[in-house]
Amino acid sequence: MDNKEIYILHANICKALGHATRIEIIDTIQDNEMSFGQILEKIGGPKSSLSQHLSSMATKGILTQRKEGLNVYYKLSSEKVAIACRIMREVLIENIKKHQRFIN
Amino acid sequence: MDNKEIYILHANICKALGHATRIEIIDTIQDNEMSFGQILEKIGGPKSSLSQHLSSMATKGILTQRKEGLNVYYKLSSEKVAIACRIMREVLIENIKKHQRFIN
DNA sequence: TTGTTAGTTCGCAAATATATGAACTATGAA
DNA sequence: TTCATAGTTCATATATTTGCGAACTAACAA
Repeated sequence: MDNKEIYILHANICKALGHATRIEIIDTIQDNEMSFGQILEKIGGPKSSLSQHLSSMATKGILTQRKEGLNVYYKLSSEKVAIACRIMREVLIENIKKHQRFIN
Repeated sequence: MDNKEIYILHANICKALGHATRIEIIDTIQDNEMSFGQILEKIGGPKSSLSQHLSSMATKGILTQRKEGLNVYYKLSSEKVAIACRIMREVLIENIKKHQRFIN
């Protein structure tokens, strides 16, 4: 496995943080485990979209999925995900304070 | 500024980590300041692509840019960027160890 | 069975992001 | 001025992601 391949894998996992809905999911789940329905209730929007975001995050190893009866429960695969996410939020806050252009 | 807007801004800044070349840039620059040319030499590829990646990262507040003579120097706007990036790499490594599907 | 609930998958249009050569700009040197 | 170097911007083709309704599946209940 050469460097470029690692960068691709690394970027792929980071992409999981690159969408508002997925950030909101990470923020919502944090250290709980929540069912699809609970997450949907908190976040809103069409269920098909949410399901796709959740399953792409699970495929990338950001979330783990567990089915129990009719419900599917999701949680973060590692607290590190929440930590990295929080740190990036701090970068955002710093930028806003510095009045840097933070949009786009 | 409501929550959804924050999630959008947060996701926008996280998107900066979502591309192999941009991860490589963060990895390369770390705590140095480097000129465009030095970065290009390390990373390769067409200079127009690199320039676009660098300037999108600067626009998002991930990098800062400084021009001196003919050269443009880039550095991380905050060490937090490198930290978050490293943590996400650890998540990747954990997943690889767990034999999780980490591709895609 | 038949129905119901919870969630996933499909299909595909619309939106974004990426790649890259060519043209351009800014700075400094001869 | 004229030239060279360092980097950016433009144009545009291609690829990837997203959004979302409709159809589908799995589990359980009556």
